[in-house]
Amino acid sequence: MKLNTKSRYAVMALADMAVFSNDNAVSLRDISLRQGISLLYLEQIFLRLKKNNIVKSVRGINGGYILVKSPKELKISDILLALDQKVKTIGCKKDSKKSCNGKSTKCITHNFWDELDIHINSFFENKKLSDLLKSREARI
Amino acid sequence: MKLNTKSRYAVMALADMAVFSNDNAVSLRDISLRQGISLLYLEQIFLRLKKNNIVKSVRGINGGYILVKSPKELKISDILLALDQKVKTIGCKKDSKKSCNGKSTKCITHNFWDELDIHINSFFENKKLSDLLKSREARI
DNA sequence: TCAAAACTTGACTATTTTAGTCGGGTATAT
DNA sequence: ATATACCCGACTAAAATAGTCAAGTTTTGA
Repeated sequence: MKLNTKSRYAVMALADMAVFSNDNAVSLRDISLRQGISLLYLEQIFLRLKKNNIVKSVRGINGGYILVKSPKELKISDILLALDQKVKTIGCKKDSKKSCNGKSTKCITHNFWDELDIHINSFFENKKLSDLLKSREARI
Repeated sequence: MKLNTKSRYAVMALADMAVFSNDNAVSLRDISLRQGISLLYLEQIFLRLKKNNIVKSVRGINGGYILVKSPKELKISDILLALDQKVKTIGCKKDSKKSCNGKSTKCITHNFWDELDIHINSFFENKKLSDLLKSREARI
């Protein structure tokens, strides 16, 4: 059970932007160098972040990306959502004959998986990008 | 981010045993039929559960498996551990030059992933197999 | 004006993981 | 004996992951 690199890199890259942007656009090239993430891969990730209105782009020389919301307002769950990374543990098929109706013996564990999903997703819901930076400063 | 079927099936199968065993060994065949999990796959899963002392086996006709601990004492984290399913979100390489020393700009998000791991693992640490059955009874 | 920097986008691919299956065992109750 | 059930290593098809590649378009500074 692990997060994929797309999601991890997205969070890392956005945290990087929050730290290093001074109201300027941040180029993917810079993020790539600082965070050690492939530029081509970052492009793919930022395409989705842009489509989901997490960042906006500035083209041309001195261009780059800008956070749409402030780090204080940007929930981690928004980032994961942009990369299709909702947590989903369960496999009960809705269409099967023996489907999950709350009584079937098949679903002894159903509620448990639901609780797990909620437990994890609430973590991401309650964390803002700015929360990550705080713990960074505390460490330096 | 999702749990694999091995872990899910293991929890389902053990919950099934807790419900349907009456101090008898429960055969994989029965679990397979009740839970709709491939018998061959269950064998593979129970091999590991046995090696990790979660269940013990009874061979021969009328044989099957028996829970080593009572459902009240069996933590979900024990089950996942038996199937190598510790949650691990992070990718900071220990051996890299730019490694994570708590200062590097590379690791802005390091603490965050640690927190996430703890958040999820504590959920599994605090849940017992018997907790799953309770919510089942409440539902019926 | 024109070249370089930077974003845009779809398609492609190698590797790894997942989710099983297969085959050939061994033990034991009846 | 023989059917039932556990035992165990090896194998594999399919999906997901983690990228790369190619071929652009846009903007701006010199």
